[in-house]
Amino acid sequence: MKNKRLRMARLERNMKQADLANAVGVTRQTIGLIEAGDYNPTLKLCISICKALGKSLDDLFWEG
Amino acid sequence: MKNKRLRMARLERNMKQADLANAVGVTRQTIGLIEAGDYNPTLKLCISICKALGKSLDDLFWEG
DNA sequence: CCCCAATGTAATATATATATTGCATAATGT
DNA sequence: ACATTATGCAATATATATATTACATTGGGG
Repeated sequence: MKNKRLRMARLERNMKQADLANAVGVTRQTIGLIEAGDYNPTLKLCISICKALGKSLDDLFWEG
Repeated sequence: MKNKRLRMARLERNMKQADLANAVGVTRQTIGLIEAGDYNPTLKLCISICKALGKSLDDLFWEG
C-alpha cells in the first residue's frame, strides 16, 4: 500500500525524493521505497521525515 | 531516553512486558528495550503496539 | 528471609532496513 | 530527435532490528 500522504506532503514542499533524502540523511531509493509502501522504515527515520515536512507521525504514518 | 509514555500506557492496561510482546508478536526483550529507549523500532511494530494499547503514534512515539 | 513474578541484560544468530551502484523509463524543454 | 531531470527498479553489500537462550536483579507476598 502506497504512502500517498507522504508523497503529497513532500510535493507540497516542492521537494524531490532526493531533496527529502538529503534532508533526513538517507538515499533517494529509501524515500522512493517508503513512498511505494515496500518498506517498513524505522521510527527514527519516520520522525526525521515528519520534521523535514512539518508533519506529525499520525499525519504521515498512522493508518486510517 | 526512556519511553515513559509507552510504559505508562502498558501499565494502564495492566499488561506485563510479556503480555504486550505476545499481543504484538515480538519477544518481551524487544518490548523491554523499546521502553528502555535503546531501540529504534520499525514503523509496523510501533503501529502494532499503539493498536494493542489503544493509542496513536503521536501519543506514544512522537517526541515532545 | 525465601519464593516467585517481572524486568534487566548479555551473547550469538537471523531477518531485514538501508546503502551503493547501475541502468531503465517517463516527462519536459530545446 | 536529443538532453536533462525525476523516478522506478534490480543486485549486492552493510548495518541494525529482532529472536533465542540464558542468567542476573529487583520487588512484593508468604
